[in-house]
Amino acid sequence: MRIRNKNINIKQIADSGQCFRMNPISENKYSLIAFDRYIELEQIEEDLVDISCSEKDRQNIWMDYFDLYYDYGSIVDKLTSGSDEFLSAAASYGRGIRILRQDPFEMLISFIISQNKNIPSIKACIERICETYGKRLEDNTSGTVYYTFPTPNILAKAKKEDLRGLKLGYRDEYILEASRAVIMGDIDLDELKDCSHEEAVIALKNIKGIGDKVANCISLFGLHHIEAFPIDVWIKRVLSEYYQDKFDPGQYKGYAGIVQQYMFYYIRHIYGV
DNA sequence: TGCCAGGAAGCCG
DNA sequence: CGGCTTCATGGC
Repeated sequence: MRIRNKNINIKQIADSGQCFRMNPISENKYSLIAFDRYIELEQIEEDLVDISCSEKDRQNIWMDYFDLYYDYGSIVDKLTSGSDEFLSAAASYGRGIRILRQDPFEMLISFIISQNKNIPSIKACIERICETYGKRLEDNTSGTVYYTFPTPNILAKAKKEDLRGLKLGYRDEYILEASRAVIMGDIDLDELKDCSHEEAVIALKNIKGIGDKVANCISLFGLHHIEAFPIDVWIKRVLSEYYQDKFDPGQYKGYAGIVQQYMFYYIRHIYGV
């Protein structure tokens, strides 16, 4: 099945640091594991992507997952025609990025793991968790064996010693506590989708191991509060080098998270990461 | 070897 | 509040 959109580039999305289970398998082709499913994505043309799925799944799952009912083009146009030179270049360079609507629990755990780690290391940790606690499934079409991201129930019941073997470092305790908070109802991720970004951040920061940056990432990538503006080492670099620490995300009210993604993707390109 | 990675907690002033 | 230190682990 195919998706045509002026602002969808699989490579850019895969390298934008928001998802950790989308990986290259060949030229212009990526695999993705999400919602217990495995698909392959191919960039056919600049504005055309092929998804290995049924028409039904395309409509019911992936159109929403890739946020295809939102107009990213108008934001790119606004930024590229604006007076902010860095953002203009960043939006032009990353015009194919979209904010995926990923599973909230997966994002909760993934971004707890992310602290003080680089992206390849985060991916490796997540794969070990999935191989140990997820379901082993096989894709009918390609025959690929893959592992789903575990449920809160399974992860909350994990043994401390077993988790430690996955080389998560000091984060293993955080993961256990966060999973328990979800199954105990101390935090309701679906409910946080409906409340404001600010309320979501406050609730998330009550969990040990979640500070301001991780809370903003979960809010942006897991709850789809696109006004979130996570500030990590790369964004700090941007704000310091190009804005003398005077950047105000409030200028981009309602979609600062998209602006943040263009910045993140572009500054890493400049540094050659 | 020391330094860094999509940081946060704990402590101190 | 703001600054400093410590926290596992892997890669360079």
